[in-house]
Amino acid sequence: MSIASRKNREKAEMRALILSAAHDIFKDKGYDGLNIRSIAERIEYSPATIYLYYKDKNEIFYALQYEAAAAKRDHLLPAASIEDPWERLIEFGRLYVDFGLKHPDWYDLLFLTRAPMEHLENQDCWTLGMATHAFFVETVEACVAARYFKSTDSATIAYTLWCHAHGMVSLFVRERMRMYPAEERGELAKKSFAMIVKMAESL
Amino acid sequence: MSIASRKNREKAEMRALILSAAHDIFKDKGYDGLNIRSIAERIEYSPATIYLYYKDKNEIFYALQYEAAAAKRDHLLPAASIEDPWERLIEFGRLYVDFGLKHPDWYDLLFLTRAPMEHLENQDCWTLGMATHAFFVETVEACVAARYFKSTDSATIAYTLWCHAHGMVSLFVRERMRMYPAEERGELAKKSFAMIVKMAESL
DNA sequence: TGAAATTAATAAACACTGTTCAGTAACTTT
DNA sequence: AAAGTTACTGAACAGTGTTTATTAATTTCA
Repeated sequence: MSIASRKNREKAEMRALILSAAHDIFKDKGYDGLNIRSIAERIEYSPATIYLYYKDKNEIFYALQYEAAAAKRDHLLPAASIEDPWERLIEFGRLYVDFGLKHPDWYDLLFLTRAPMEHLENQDCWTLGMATHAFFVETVEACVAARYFKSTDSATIAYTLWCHAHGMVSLFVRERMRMYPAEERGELAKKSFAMIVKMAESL
Repeated sequence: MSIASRKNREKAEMRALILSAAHDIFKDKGYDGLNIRSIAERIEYSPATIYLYYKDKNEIFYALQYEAAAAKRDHLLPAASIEDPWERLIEFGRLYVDFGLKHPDWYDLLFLTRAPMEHLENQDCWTLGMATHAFFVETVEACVAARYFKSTDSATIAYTLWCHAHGMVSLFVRERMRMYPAEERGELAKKSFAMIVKMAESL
């Protein structure tokens, strides 16, 4: 079965090659610049060849989403080693917003892209995102257990904090903050983050 | 100048006819189902005719955004007549979220669509949105003036509350709440809204 | 009023998309 | 070496937004 295994390997390599090209184009030209022909051109194959390795454009899109989810997890990872749940929660939030502002394209892909999400539950990307979210919820639960809040509704606390962070990032990513001068936006985000932390303290 | 004025009127009528068709298709088939040919077919003109009345698809898109902004303003209007600024602020927030959940397409168009925003500042839509936002900020300022908060940073307070509301709606609109069962989402939103209100009280 | 000028509308095309399919070239099997 | 299998591609299809040359209608004005 040597030939068969080589073929399997080559198939995986080709899939990786296509995905790598898609990744580069996405980083370079953004979502709009990413299309089948541009991928094909970059890897020097015909457009039709792409379809021998990915069912359609969505499959490539899902694979990219997985990369984004992994990048986000890696970005948040440093928070995981913080012992105190409250400090961990704050750092988690700070890194979450930081990720969104530093990598708007990745964030967009994960949370803002209108995409066929029907079968995304089965996707690795979703599993990874769920795990990261679970870690966040667990941190909130740890804070509740350690009596950092008066409220014990950890689910609602987690959701509320997430909404605020997501709101900040998505207003930024989709450029709906024109009413604030560009140079003030970063400062405003910092102030608002500090404010939600303070609000949470007295929760 | 009778003929000229008639022609002007006809031109305006045609623009309105095109926009009305675009509106209907958007409500019916959503953003993805809206294209030049579908508009042309509905009004029984050739696609090329559209371009005699609108420069390009974006102009139609901007006009639709204006409709969405007007619909949002109308939805929020009842809050304006509430005297007490704190009660007004709460009702404003409640109606904002309510609008987003009831009209996800309109909300999407206003805040989530990736669109050429370059010249949107000059657009009526932006002016309208700014006015609504200004009303919101003024309400927060009135709360500050009436000492409803300890904090006096009304800009950051307004931004923080907006982020939370926008976060809730956009996670819902773009279907990123799959980790919560569909039947619990409405309840969670209500709880989170109540929580942010409570948090704001001790701000 | 009737010829000339202007305007309105369109068919047909162009340049892009994603995607499919028949045909060919290479490789594998026997 | 012949037959069978696989990998790949050119060309096409269908669907986008948009432009242009041409035709038909309307308006102007001599």
